[in-house]
Amino acid sequence: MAEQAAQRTDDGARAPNRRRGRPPATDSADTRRKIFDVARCLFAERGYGAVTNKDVASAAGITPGALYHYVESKLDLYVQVDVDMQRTIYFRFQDALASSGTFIGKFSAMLEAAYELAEEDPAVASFVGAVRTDMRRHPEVAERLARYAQERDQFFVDIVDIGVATGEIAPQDKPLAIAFVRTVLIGLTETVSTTPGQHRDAIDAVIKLLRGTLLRAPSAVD
Amino acid sequence: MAEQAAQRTDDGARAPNRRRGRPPATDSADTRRKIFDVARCLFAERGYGAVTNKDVASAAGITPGALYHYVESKLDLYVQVDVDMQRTIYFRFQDALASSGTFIGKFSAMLEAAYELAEEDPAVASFVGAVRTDMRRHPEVAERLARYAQERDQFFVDIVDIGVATGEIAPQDKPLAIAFVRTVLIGLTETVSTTPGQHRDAIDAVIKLLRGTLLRAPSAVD
Amino acid sequence: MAEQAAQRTDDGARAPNRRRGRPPATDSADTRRKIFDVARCLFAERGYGAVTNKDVASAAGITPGALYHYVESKLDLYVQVDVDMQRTIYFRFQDALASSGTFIGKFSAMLEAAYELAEEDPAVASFVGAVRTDMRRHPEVAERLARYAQERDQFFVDIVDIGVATGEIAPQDKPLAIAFVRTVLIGLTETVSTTPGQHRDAIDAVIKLLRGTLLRAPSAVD
Amino acid sequence: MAEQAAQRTDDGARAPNRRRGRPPATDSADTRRKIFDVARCLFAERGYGAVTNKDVASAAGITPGALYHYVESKLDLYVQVDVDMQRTIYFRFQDALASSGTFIGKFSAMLEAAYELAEEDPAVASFVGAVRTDMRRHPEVAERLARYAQERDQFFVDIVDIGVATGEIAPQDKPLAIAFVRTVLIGLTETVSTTPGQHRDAIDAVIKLLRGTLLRAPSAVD
DNA sequence: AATGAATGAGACTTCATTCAT
DNA sequence: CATGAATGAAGTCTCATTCAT
Repeated sequence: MAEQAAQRTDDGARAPNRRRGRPPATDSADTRRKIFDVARCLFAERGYGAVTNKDVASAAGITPGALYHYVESKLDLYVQVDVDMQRTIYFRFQDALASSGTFIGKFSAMLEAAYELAEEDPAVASFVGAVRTDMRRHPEVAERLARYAQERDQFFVDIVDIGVATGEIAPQDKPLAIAFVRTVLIGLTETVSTTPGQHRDAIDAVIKLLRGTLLRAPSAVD
Repeated sequence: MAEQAAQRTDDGARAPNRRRGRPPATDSADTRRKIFDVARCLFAERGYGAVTNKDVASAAGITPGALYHYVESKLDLYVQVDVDMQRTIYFRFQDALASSGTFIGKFSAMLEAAYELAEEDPAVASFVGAVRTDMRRHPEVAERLARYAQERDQFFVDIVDIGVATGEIAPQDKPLAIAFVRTVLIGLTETVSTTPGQHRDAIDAVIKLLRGTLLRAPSAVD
Repeated sequence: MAEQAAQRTDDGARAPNRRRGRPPATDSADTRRKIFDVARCLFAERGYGAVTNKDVASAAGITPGALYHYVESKLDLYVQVDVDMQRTIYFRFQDALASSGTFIGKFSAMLEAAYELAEEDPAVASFVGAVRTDMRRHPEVAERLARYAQERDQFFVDIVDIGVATGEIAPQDKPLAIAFVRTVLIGLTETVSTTPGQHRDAIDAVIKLLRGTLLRAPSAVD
Repeated sequence: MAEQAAQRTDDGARAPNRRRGRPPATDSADTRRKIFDVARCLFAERGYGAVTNKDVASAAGITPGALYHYVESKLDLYVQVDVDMQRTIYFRFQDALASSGTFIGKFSAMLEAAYELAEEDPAVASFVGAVRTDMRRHPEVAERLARYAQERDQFFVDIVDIGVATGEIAPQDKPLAIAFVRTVLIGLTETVSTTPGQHRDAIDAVIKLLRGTLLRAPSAVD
């Protein structure tokens, strides 16, 4: 009714009737980074299906339509985030594995690398966990990410092979060892997501167990 | 079977609308069981968000509207399925834990119980994994299932307490052991969902490791 | 907070917050007929691309979502309307062609049939014109309707074949005659759409011309 | 033409953002012509509604925003293309009509002119057909092009008037003749769009029919 | 107890248009 | 003159839910 001046400068809400067109002083690179950052967090927290374009857009400070300047679709955004992630993890693990020549050494290094990554950016670990689930739940995601899944598993096979070579693992126990490594690493991504406080404990436990210093014989039997 | 007479009594047209209302000779209890069975499987496979009422209804041989005779909402269905599941698992674990007096014994029994459950009905294990994810992704689910999550964790605390009592676990390692048990059990639910073939291997690996028979010292150091 | 009573009962506008669920006393068959009727008219007037689901739905007295109880997609609706139309026209033309044994007779009968159809339901003729255009403009439409287009043309070939058999048309003029028949019938569908008042005139003109009674030699040459 | 030198002067990386602002050595008139050329083709093929600004822009080698330096809106572009077209056709028809003093002569000349135009630039003929449809489908187009439609029809009236003057057409047949001319010319634009191979045949057929050499009496009656 | 018509909210996506640079 | 980031409206379609029958 009144002359509608002063675009609501007094509260936190973004002015809803901004004029159309390009807003002043935007930096494409910033926006892009923002989008991918918030997308990683949101997908990590809620998964592919439960995150809407509107969620991503408003967290990045733009409108849903504007997303399409940066990605071709929501699926595309998800895939790109995953590829980034994959690359980061790959190099970290690569480095970690170089630091030792034994199974225990390499596995421990891998766990430490995972821990450090999770500390630096909790979304990384959560996202990895989310991807596994999203691939099961959304065929379109599975289709696009199929090749990366294999790549991931190769790490586990590789370090177990070392263990067999050093004599730490009996050849016939190879499948068991692979399954163990896989289960622990997957379990840890879930631990990060659900009870981050226990992440360090879980890793320490695994390392101690591998070294035989977590458990002793019971003092009394049943 | 029966005489199935008089489907179309008076004209040639395919009777397009079966008599409305309750079809004769359906058994409410059967339908209810069917609904919960298919719901468990579907939720286990695809999660809360990706399963529609139509999916559940048509898999159960009814229409979406009819679901509302049995549950108040999709969320309610999910919760009820989870409660059933929870109960089943609870009693199994309860039994398993009674069979031994040591941490290793109880933990091994728990893993075996988990394995047997997964063999009998793979949807059980998958569902448990799905619930953890769905609680993170859907606040409304988290709200309703919060109390059960605590209950689950109590098992882990209990068996570790036994380990401390028997001297298998040093008191200061208690948090580590709890985190380990938790991580392994969670990892196993994911293993069932993604690579069921490795489920047995993973369990055997954990048991061997606990007993100290999975790993030996490396023959050469770096 | 307050008890949120009184759903606005006092004004003439369709209550915008009607309670959800099935409205009383609806008849599925009526609604279906309504949808197809209004769809035919709207598609005829504005074509596939310019008609929205909302247009169709609100003209049929329902909401856009409800359309999906009757058709699988907008494209599906369009195709079904076209199939209906095709069938109607086919039988009419079939009958018309039976009434005479000469090219002129059959062609005239065809024109009369087209006229009657257009009189009975102007949307029929317009729709036929619209389809031709929509097939050019929307590949998805073309793909679904490809087979019908051929069927349509067969009529033109058939009556010209008769003309050749009766000696009305010289064999070498066959392609010309086919092109003429095609062009006139297509021109007429456009005439109906743009200047319905001239439809009868255009048909009479063609018939007179075929009979040689429209034109005479000029009284003076240039 | 010009020397086009120095694309990337100082570094090896593919320059990802060309210098913003006006690229050197582009010719506004060239760009303008390009825009109108591609617009004519695209509108002719797919119509007003199905052509996007992006389609036009990228076919013209620019970005959508740049279109707005040449036209005020998509509608404006369409209108301008139509005005160009109108002018071209007008002069051609004007010339054609001057070549003869009889209805048959003028009509034949008009058909030949239409044929030549379509041969020179098939987009012209298609566009004319498209406009008729787009006027029906998009009110905003109809509003802007209304006056031109009348102009077009005047040609038909004019040549029929000649026919009446020369005695070729009986005065009372005037409306029939006008409707016929209109229907044939419209039918031909559609023929060009859908079956260009039959365009020549259709024109020859009409001319032969006007001259009374297409049809003979049937050798046998039914 | 069950059907199936219908709603309304909301999802992803496209697009004409605007404007700082 | 041109780019490209951004908007906001609109479009197609899905889905949990309601309810007359």
